[in-house]
Amino acid sequence: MGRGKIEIKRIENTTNRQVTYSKRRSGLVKKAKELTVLCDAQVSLIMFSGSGNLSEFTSHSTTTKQVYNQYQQVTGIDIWNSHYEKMQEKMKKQLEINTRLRKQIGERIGVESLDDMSFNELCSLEQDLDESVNAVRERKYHKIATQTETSKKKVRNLQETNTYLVHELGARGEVPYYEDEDTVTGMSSRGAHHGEGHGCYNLRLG
Amino acid sequence: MGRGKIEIKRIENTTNRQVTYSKRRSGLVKKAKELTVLCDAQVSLIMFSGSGNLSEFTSHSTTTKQVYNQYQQVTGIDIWNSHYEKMQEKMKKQLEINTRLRKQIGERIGVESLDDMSFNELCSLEQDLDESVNAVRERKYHKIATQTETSKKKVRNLQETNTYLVHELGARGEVPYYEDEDTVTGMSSRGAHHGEGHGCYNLRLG
DNA sequence: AACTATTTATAAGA
DNA sequence: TTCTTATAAATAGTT
Repeated sequence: MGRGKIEIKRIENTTNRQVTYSKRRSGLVKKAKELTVLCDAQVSLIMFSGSGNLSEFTSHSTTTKQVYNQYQQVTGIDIWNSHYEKMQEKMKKQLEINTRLRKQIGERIGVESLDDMSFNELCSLEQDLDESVNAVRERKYHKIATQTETSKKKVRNLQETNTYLVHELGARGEVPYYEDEDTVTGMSSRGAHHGEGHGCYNLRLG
Repeated sequence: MGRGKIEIKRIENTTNRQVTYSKRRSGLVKKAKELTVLCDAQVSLIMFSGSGNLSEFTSHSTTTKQVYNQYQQVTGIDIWNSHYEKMQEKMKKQLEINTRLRKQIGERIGVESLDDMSFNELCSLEQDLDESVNAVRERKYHKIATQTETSKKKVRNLQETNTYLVHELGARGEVPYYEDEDTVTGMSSRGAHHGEGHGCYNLRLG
């Protein structure tokens, strides 16, 4: 559309190219504007000349941002990604701090983290942890204590057996002598639980 | 450019509007493409019809994202801001969690503070506490297990003593009979640990 | 989706 | 750059 028909390929003459860019750019913007008005459309038009000059057109009552938000929604393309990544780095740091704080709570407070806390804070935290740990610890302790009790009973039973055997020996004129070193667990209550019905060891001598 | 001149204002007839949109849209894309080829320019053209249909054109060898990165550089307008804000909200939440964690360290963990926490936070806290309990529990368990082991050793020693005594009795022509019901803890490994060097009971006969 | 009369865009020149 | 203008291209209304 001009004095002569032109081939659609890069205009080599720089001046000519710039002139054409200028003319066609305004023509494009004009048509874009007409489209938005005539057809009630949203348009975002961004143009960079070969030398990097920016021109833009955005339909009335919309911003480039809005158009691109919509663009992203429709396409699913995440054009924000590069920026997002920067934010994510910051976020990562926050999460690291978060993790460290959790560790301060979750693990024993090591010497390295003690630097940040006052003596009172430490005492308070120690108490807090102790209290919260308590319920679980109680249960576990109880369970193990029960197992220990079972062991104690066996010890008692065996001791009774021993006593019996020793007695048998003594009845035959022998006098065996024990030196019982067991004073730690207070298990030396020989014979205290006679008849509790717990198992004795089978001893069969051929 | 047509059979008649038209006024540039919204076309009220829907069908007509859609037809015109379709025609002009392709015209616009064509011209945009010509611009990029003729003038070596970068163009991003995004169009939404009144019914929300997306059409786009981006100059060859560039992406929409690239154009918008460049756009932002030139304009200084932060079109990423909305996304940034969302990230900042997340960040804010992280900071709040951090603050709360710090409080948990500084103050005691009371029931009242649990009210303010979300389910996830509670789960997280529960896990934290569990982990913190773990170290203590491990130690406690180990301690008690050691005690249990001591008991077991005593059992073994007593069994050895028994065996010895029974042997003594047997040497004197007696055959005592025991019924051992103990099959629960598998401690009836008589003599299996002979000579382990752990404390034995002194047995002095006559 | 095609046609075409007409308007509009623009290439080349000033 | 801007104006001019001959001409190419786009398209409104029609079929």
